[in-house]
Amino acid sequence: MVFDATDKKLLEYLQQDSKQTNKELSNKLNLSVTAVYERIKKLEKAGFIKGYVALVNKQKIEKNFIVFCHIKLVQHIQEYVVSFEREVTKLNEVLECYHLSGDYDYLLKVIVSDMSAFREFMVKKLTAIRHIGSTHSMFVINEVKHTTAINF
Amino acid sequence: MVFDATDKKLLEYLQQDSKQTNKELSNKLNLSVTAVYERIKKLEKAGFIKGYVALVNKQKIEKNFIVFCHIKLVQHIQEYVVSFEREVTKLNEVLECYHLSGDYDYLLKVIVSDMSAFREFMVKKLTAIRHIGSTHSMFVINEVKHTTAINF
DNA sequence: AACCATAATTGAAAATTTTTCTAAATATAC
DNA sequence: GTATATTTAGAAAAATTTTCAATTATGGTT
Repeated sequence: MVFDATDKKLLEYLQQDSKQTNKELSNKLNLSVTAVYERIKKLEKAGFIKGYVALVNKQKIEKNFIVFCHIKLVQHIQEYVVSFEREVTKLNEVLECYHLSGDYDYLLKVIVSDMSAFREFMVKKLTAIRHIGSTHSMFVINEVKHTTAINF
Repeated sequence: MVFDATDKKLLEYLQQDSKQTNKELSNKLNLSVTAVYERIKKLEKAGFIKGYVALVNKQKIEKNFIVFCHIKLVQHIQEYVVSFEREVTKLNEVLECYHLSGDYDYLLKVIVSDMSAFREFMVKKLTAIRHIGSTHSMFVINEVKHTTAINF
């Protein structure tokens, strides 16, 4: 499959606003509506586009308390890794989880309503997962930048 | 503005897939197409929905090298903070930037193609920003979980 | 340079979806 | 219980997506 500069621009536009009509996109890309349509279908089929989502305003739904949690497993063995990753993925307060190099094994991005909700999450859900050795929480004072659009 | 359980469900569905038709949503919510339409417009106007975007597959576009960078400013004074935040926001490798509590001042989520691109970013762009005291990079070995959908 | 095969693009028509509109139903306040 | 506002529904209109056949461009071969 060929992936040219027009596809690149198209992906950039769709990452900014996926509700644009093909007509609007066709103007920006100097193409016909059908050409835009075919390119989008091609990008979807080829797996360049994972999906289309609505982004909600965290403030509006009282989920504006962000915490990054470092987690170290008691022992970094296959069994514990698989088990921990399966369990942590289930927690809907955890939007992101990364296996990291460095002092700690994992970094979690947790979103809750406030500190008391975080305490609940920590005590009842996170530390309920087995094989966790230690945790270290960093509280977000301000979200300076947040985008889902990846530049090429 | 009233925000009921149906609105909540609607936002959940739209966070999973914003390309669903109002007809599909009306079936899931046991409403008419118009009722769904009006609710979506209401949620958009009230600011619950920030926007609609396409999510691209990082692997496909060779931007699959994720690094979290801790940054400490030389001095945490108003002038340095404003200047740093303005400059770091401009960098398109930085998808997210958080002002944190704790040992370090900021946490950056950086996405590049590989280690050599990260070196370029570090030397030419990030450390070119003034007022940075020290940095500490953590490399992502594996993205265990990543979602944009916030649960209620 | 002419030719062929393949892929991309176009414009028009068809199908679907969104949006508007009016009226009925439901809820809310007095 | 009545009045007022809000929500919902169904039908019609407007806009958009999707399909299709024809045209144009592209790359490789002779």
